[in-house]
Order: sequence, then C-alpha cells, then structure tokens
Amino acid sequence: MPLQRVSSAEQVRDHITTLILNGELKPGTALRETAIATSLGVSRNTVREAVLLLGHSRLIRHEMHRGAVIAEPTKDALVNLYDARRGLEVGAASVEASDDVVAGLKQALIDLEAAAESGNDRDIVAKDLAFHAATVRNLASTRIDNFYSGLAVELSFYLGSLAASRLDYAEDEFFLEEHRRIYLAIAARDTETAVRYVREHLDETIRRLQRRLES
Amino acid sequence: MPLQRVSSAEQVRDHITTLILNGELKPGTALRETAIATSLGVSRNTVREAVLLLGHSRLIRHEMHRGAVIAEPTKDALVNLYDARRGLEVGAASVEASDDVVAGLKQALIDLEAAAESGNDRDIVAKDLAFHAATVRNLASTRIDNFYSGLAVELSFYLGSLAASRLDYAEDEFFLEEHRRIYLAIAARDTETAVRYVREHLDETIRRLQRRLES
DNA sequence: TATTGTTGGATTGTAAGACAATCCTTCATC
DNA sequence: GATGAAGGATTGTCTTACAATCCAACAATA
Repeated sequence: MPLQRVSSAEQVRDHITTLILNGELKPGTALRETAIATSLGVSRNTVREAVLLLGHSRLIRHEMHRGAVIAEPTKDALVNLYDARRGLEVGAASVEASDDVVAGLKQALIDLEAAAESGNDRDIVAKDLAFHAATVRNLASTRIDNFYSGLAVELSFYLGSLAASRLDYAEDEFFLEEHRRIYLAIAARDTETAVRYVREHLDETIRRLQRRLES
Repeated sequence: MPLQRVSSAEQVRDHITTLILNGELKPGTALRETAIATSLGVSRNTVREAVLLLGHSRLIRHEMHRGAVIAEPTKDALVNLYDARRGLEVGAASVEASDDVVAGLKQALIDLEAAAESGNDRDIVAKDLAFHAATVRNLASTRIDNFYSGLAVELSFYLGSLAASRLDYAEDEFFLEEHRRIYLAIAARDTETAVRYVREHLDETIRRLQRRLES
C-alpha cells in the first residue's frame, strides 16, 4: 500500500487548479495570497507554497513582487502550444503504430463520436484531446504522455476561457471526419498519410482558434 | 528591457541545483532544511520554497514528513528517461530535416569530435547531449526543446554520479561513428535510415549504462 | 495639457519563533 | 527475535513582523 499523505499546500494547489479549469478564476485575475489564505482557512505561507507548486504548470504567470496571475490565452501562447502538439503528434504519426495503440485509438474515436452525438461541448473537448493523447501514446513513453497531458490541460483551459462564445464543435461537419481519417491512416500503418492528415488537422484547428481569438 | 529580479528562493534553488549537478550532493542524500538555511544565511521558509521550486525537476524526490532526497539513478529512472529520449529523437528523425536543423547538427557534430579529441569526459557528455538536442530541434517546438533539455540535465546528473568509475567514452571506437552516420542520414533526408541509426544508438547506449549500473 | 515628482496604501518577499504531526532510532519487554 | 514504548530529530503549518516593491492617486512643474 503506497499510503500517500497530502500536504495542505498540495490541497490548496489542487483547489486553485480546479477553480482555474472551471473558469471560476478568469484569465488575468490576480491571486491574492491573504485573500486565499483567509478564505481557505490556512496560513499565507501555505498559500505561497501552493502557488509555487502551481508554477510548474503554465496556468499562472508569476512575477517578482507582483504575485501570480491567471494565464491569458494570447496568440503566442496558443502558437507555442500548437507547435508542441504538432511536434509530438506528427512524430507519433510517423512511426508505425502498435496494436495496443491502434486499439486505444479506436476506443478513443468511438468515445469522441458519442460525445459529438451528445452535443456537450466540454465533453467533446475532453474526448477530442483524449483522442490525440492516444496517438501520442505511440511514442511509448509515459513521461512524454505526462508532458502531453500538461499541454492538454493548458489547452482545455484556454478553450474553456474562449468558450464564452460557444465552440460549436458539433456544427463543424468536418470535425469528426478529420479524426476518422487520421485513425484509419494510423490503423492502416500508412504513416505518410497519417502525418499529412495530422498536420492538416492541427493547422486547421489552430486557424479556427486564432479566428476565434480575434473576436 | 525585461528587467528580471531574482528572489532568494530562486537563488537557493539554483545553488542547490549546481551542488547536485557538480556531484557535491550525492544521490540519496537528504536535504535538511535547517542545515541549508543556516549555511546559506536564509530562513527555513526560503529554503522550503527553494525545494518546492526544485521539485519541478526530477533531481530530487519529495515525501511527506520525510523531506527531499537527491534522486538516485535507479534502473527504472534510466529506462523512463531513455523511453522519453527514444520517443522524441525517433520522432524527430522520422521527419525530413530543415536546412537550419542540419546546419546546427553539423556544428554540434564538429563540437563533439573536438571534445572527443580532448578526452574531457564532462565535455564529451555535454557535447553528446547537445548533439541529440540538435536533432530534437527538428520537431520545431521550443517547448519540446525545453522538455528535452530537462531530460538532458537529469541524464547528465545520472552519468556524473555513475562516473566514479569513469565513462570511458573516448575508449569506445564506435561512439563517434554512431553520431556521424546519424548526422549523414539526417542530412541526406534519409529518414528511414536515420530512424534506424537513432534507435540502435539509443538502445546501445542504455545497454552500456545498465551494465555500468550493475557494477 | 502633458509630463514629471511625490506620497501612501496594498501586496509580496523574507525572517523568526512556535508547536503539532510524523518519522526514525534506541531501548526495554515479552 | 519480535513487539512495543520513549525520545529526539525533522517536517508541516501557523503567526507575527517588517523591509522591499508596486501601483494608483495626487501634486507640482514646464
């Protein structure tokens, strides 16, 4: 039995994280140490430790004597994020997939289709990212998977904060088709085609996002 | 002008980091908060913050009520590290390289050859890792580059701590040749061959390391 | 008016001291 | 030899305090 204890600082960090991901703390908001401390009934010290722990993710920006601020979905941040996605996903697509990966991918696609059917934006985003995470798993490294999952968290936060004006994923008739053909190419071990489809999909996706950012 | 201030905690973190990388703090050593605090003339508070900051890297292991301990080069840690390397480097090798990347790679190879000539183990390790980092740059993401550089730091720490019984890189006649042919394959845009050479090189390297670990 | 000091409150960075919780070793007991 | 109790050592957390810095509002000046 691993028996894992959880420090107060870690709990506060998780609390703040969920607040951010739920959109209850909007981009640009400053994290006031004393406010959080009194509201949670812990010392300022503990809050500081929590914020430092949080600093590893990119959900907040930290500046000396200025405190922590919830990250904002700037164009640069998005491009940076998608460059990393492209690197990993294209790399993953250019290696012939194992049967395990294909199986996981198939399931991820099924989940995605179900989510699209339901029309729940949040769920669609989650299943979309899960599909792409399943492609990255082809690189066969849990450590890379963790790294990618960090990217996914960050991205879903950005998407959530942009979603004041709905995402309208479901409205897009190509959305599902793009994923289907990626799956088929990977399953067929046609790496060349898979790479092309992945590239096109990511390029198209970030284009849509940037358009949405401007409005 | 960016004008960056540096907090005490960050300085302490950097200090501890260099101590670790220089081998002055050996794997398994416990980081005692009060000892560090008094020795550096800062408060225990600040040391705690420094250790939390350090926690983002994997140079230390942290457990509740047990404090931080310098990471140890276990077999699992090495495998985990090399899985990540393989994922990134193979992915990078399977994409046709840009001229920029090839140029950087060529320079990295020259540096590596010079280091091998000099026979300085530390320098050889650094240039070796720099060469591989240059291949990863083909993924065209600064973020992935940062991630990889974290892997490299961790690896060079492990290598350093194993190097009580010299690395004897230079003694290995294949060492340089393996890098040369990787470069040539990448420069020729022969991705299939490049991938094979990268795979072989990494597999061979970790095999050597594991052998060294057992002794 | 626009620009440049100045001032004061708010917030963070750091220190210091305290104490409970937990760990770890040693020693006593069975 | 296994079990368990005792005690010191260390971490986790809180509290208080104050210096450094930021920031906004206001005052002074060209």
